[in-house]
Amino acid sequence: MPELPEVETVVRQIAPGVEKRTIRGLDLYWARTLSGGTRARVERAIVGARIARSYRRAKWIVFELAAGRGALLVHLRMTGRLFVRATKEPASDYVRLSLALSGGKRLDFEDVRKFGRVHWCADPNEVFESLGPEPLADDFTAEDLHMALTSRRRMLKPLLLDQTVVAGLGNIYVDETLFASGLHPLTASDRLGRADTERIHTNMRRILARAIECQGSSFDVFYRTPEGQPGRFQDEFLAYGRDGRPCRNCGTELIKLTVAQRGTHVCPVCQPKPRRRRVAKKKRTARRTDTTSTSRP
DNA sequence: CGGGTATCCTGATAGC
DNA sequence: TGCTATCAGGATACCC
Ligand SMILES: [Zn+2]
Repeated sequence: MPELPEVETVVRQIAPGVEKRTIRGLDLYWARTLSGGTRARVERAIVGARIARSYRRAKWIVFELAAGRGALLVHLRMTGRLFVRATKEPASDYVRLSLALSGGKRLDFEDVRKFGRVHWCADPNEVFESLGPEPLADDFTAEDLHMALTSRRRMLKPLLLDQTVVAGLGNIYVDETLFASGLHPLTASDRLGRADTERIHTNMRRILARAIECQGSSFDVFYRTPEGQPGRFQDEFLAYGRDGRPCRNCGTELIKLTVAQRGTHVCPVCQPKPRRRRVAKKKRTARRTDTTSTSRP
């Protein structure tokens, strides 16, 4: 469900409901949802702690606790959701963890597929160390991106999905960015020129910013804002989920590929396969003597 | 190092 | 209609 724009929306909407409240208790309904310590250890750290502030880093939602009690980091993965409810409201389906809060509220973490995590840590930097830059940060330049992409040879799409390179993109926004940039997802990253990386940088930031304005993208039951509304950016998709439909740019039918085990939507005309080689082929088969060859298409 | 695959889970829906 | 196969906004641990 959640990529940078959805997570940003969740943080903005959830913040007023939790900041300045004190955690009174922890209810855990799926053990593996909680990480970063045993339940007892985490409970000892957070119960009685006040939530000082909340913010987003990459796809993490961060609840910073006051008085050196560490932080709770929430990752929604595929189907996670957060809602603030009144204590007396009945529990909804798929609640995996719930924090009792002061003021008669609670914070529910729901997650159909159970991939999401609520992670406690003494210092969030432990987790953030391995993350790349925020794509919307003022100091994230096209030059930074150029270096990050061209300093190694990787397939372009998996590289953009790699959170250590740029933090926050997922399958939707990578497909949209590549379409807008006219680049094939299998392009070898070290073959990108300045003009290419410049376009990726510009388009990525424009698309993410616009998607935040739209409060993210919804196209099934999973992603809802904490206020319960679907996002609106799906109405502006040019690539994601549009396979079999005409390209908005040239009219050609979009196709769907699989890249890095992810559904990948491309216009075969606007995003031509790189002429040269794509990413390193493994050139096994030292020499074919052809003695055993049978069928050869 | 880079890329492919399996794994964690459940439910919606496409296809027969 | 009913059953089964496929797929899903993520990330990571292995294997070659
Ligand atoms: Zn096109």
